[in-house]
Amino acid sequence: MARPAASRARSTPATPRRETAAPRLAPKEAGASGRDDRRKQILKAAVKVFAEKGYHGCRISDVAEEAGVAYGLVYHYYGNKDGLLASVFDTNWAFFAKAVDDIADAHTSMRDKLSQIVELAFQAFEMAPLVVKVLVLEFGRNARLGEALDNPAVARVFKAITRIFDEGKKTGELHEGIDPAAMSVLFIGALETAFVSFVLTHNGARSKLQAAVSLDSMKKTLIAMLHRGALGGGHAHGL
Amino acid sequence: MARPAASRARSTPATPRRETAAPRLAPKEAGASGRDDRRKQILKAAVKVFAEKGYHGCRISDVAEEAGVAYGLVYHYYGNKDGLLASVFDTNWAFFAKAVDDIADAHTSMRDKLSQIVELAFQAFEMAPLVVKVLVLEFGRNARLGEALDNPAVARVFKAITRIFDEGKKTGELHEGIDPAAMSVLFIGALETAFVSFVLTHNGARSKLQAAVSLDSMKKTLIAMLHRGALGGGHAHGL
Amino acid sequence: MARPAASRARSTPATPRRETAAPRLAPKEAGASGRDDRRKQILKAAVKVFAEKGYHGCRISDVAEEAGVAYGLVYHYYGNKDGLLASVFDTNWAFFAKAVDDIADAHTSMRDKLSQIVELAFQAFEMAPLVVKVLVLEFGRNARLGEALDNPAVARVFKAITRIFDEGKKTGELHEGIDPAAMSVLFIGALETAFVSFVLTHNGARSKLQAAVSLDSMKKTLIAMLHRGALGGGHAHGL
Amino acid sequence: MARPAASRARSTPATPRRETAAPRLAPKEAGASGRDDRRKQILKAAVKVFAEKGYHGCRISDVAEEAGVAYGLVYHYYGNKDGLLASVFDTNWAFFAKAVDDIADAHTSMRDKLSQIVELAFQAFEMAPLVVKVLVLEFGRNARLGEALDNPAVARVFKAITRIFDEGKKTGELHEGIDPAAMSVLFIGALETAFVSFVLTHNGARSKLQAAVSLDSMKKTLIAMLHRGALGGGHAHGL
DNA sequence: AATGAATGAGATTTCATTCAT
DNA sequence: GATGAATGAAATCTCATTCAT
Repeated sequence: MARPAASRARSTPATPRRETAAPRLAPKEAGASGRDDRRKQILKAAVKVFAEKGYHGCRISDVAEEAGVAYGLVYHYYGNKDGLLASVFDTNWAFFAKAVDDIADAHTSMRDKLSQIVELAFQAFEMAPLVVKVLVLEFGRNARLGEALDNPAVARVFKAITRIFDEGKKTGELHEGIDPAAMSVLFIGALETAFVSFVLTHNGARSKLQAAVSLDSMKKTLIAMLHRGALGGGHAHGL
Repeated sequence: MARPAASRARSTPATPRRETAAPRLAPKEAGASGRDDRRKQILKAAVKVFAEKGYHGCRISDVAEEAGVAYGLVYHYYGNKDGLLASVFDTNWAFFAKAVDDIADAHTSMRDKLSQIVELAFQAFEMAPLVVKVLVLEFGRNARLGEALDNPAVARVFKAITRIFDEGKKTGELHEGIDPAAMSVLFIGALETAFVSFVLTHNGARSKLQAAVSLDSMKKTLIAMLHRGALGGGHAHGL
Repeated sequence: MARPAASRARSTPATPRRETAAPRLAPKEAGASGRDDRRKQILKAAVKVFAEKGYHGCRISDVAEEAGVAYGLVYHYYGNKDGLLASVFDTNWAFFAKAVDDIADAHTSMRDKLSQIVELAFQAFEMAPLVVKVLVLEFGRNARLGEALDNPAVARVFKAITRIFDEGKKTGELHEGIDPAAMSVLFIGALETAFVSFVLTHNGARSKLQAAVSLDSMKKTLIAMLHRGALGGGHAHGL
Repeated sequence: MARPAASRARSTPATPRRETAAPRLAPKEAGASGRDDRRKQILKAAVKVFAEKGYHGCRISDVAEEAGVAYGLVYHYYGNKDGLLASVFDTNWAFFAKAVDDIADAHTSMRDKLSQIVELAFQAFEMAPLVVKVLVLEFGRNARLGEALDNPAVARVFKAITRIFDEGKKTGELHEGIDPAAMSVLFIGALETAFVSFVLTHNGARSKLQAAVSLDSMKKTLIAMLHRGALGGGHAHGL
């Protein structure tokens, strides 16, 4: 009772795009079940919407609409809005974490590793700018959602980078006076800032602030600074 | 319709506590100062509340309560919630902007200027961590709040720093391969990240992530990196 | 931001009826402030709506509409739906509790006291059937809202009645074999059931079940049963 | 058309636990019995869940989970949530109705009949307290669910009891001044209240209200009161 | 200037119900 | 018969904002 049983007969079909054609028995390459498709569809839509409007600036129904599903389904799969963001983080950081871990564990110099990570980050940004935008913009910036830091994948990235600097310290590759832990933070922060500034300055309304810096320029500057510092010239002594 | 409007006679004043009552208005010309007191009181409360709960995580009434005033007064002075945040930005960035401008205009080396700015930032953080937290945490991180960047005081800081690097470029103080604009972004980003990481790692629940790095260590590492880069040792060639 | 600041300018004039004329300083008979009026208005509406549709079957907005206020005001005053029900209980049980307490503390016989309570209950029902309906129908019947029993006013009624039976036990007014605590429960239950059955059988759709019993008949039967039991006649022995 | 239809491969059966498996279907013709098992399983689960959380406080899926079936099956068998509650009522009241009917039709005294019914009720409660709890707690307490009263089995019980009192009136077994119809209501109400109070006071958080009364004490008091009334002693005259 | 009652847009979330498989 | 993905009506509650006093 209470809920009008039959009053909700057929309610506007709503499902235009249909990415998974043959329902169930076709000899298709299995793997991605319909269920997973929907989940991914929603996750992908969440990335897009979060990137465009921000986590706080969008509604669950925006995500659902973008994904072409009913909003109820988002709850079905992700429990609530926070759960959705958490999943976006999980999924995408996991990818990055794996790659960074691999780099950190290779038998190359610290210099190489850092260059590779910078390269990786910029590549990722070029391939999936929206993902990076969300990862970076919504990350840890919210007093409430600070729990993002508890995310295992995120922690894994931090640990891998710290490992690299720690090792550099031992092998003498790291300059004197550079604290590995502090350097990890600054390194990640520099990367993050590069993306944030790029995202923000290429936002349309944003470009007034300053000549938007190209990504490439940013990358080169970052690497150069890591290697030789920013200050050069004849009087680059003392402090 | 359904317009209530029952009488609203006298509604029991409700604001008993008034923490900043007599304290300092005594020997001052009251009147204008009383007004400013309230304004400042609210602004100060806003900083505290924004820092603790985040802009999105708090209510206007939280700020009002913290300030010991009725929430209607916040609207009286600041128009709306956005206006309040804007004022927090204005007021506090203005202070920083002035200082940075002065540094940038002085007749010293780029190296000196940067060191002074780093010093200034860390001092500011030590003196008013909450203010810096808000300035940094709520800044530009919200796709919607991006307008913060339009803030003149903020722009002034960016411009001053860019000016320093531009000048460094001319005098040859800036290393080859370092783009002044990119470097401005990275510099500010590094500073920002230093504070963010500090705030986040000293948050109680946060310290598990990694050994929290001390502010001093962060400052030293940042300066060292600016001067000589992070990578040193025997094999610090090529790239 | 997020909330369209100016988009909600003037929304339908607002103050038509104005029951309390002189704002605040008039030498009127004070007492019911405008604020209290609204509170009471809402409470009264809640009783009506709860009685008609049941707590679960109505929406906060139904209550608000009945009261002629915006639903936000209900939250302003009562926090949430549960809080509203709790207040309905508080307020109304309090009235009954006072009366029952007075009866229990008087220096009359148990018989008199019980008769008075029965009388009181039936009078209350006749005067404010809706209130009694809510008090009785929503009371303790909900596994979730069981907390109603924690209500001090409710507890007070139970205690007063138990006190009466306990005293009757001592003075010998209570039959042998009658446990005072059990009797309290049965007494209250009988009263409650009388009202419930009345409410339910006079519900329109309900009257088919049985010839609806009149309230008066119910009252007389209840008192008679308390006095002499239900079973009489010549063979009323043994068990 | 436009039905989402993503593939939903095989979705992990989900029904591991099956408490009523082999027990009694062995020497019976399986097939139909398997069907009935499921039905009963669901009904039993419904009783448990309704008793624990209340009809309004539970979800169909809670019942399904408790029964170890998919929630779709509940709809298959019972149509909807209301249908499920109706079935719970039907099934269980039917049992009671039969027994009460038999008692009412026997050739004994009213006194005997009532005693037997009280006995029956308390026995039922002891054997299946959850069932009684649901029957009593969800019964007629909800303005919307009032339809429960239309239930034939429920009506049958009421009629049987009324028949007993009507007959008692004729044979003179019923005291003067006791209206049969009113007495039926009070009798059923007293029984009901006895159980409700027991359930409520033995609820854990509830026991603070008053010393929880034992079932046995309640039963004895009820019978005693039916026989002799509650008021006795020397001054039990007049009214 | 100051207060807080009053408003209501809007967002989140729940969950009964349908139905393809 | 069984399953559970998918849907969306509907309800609760939040809180920025207005405005009479």
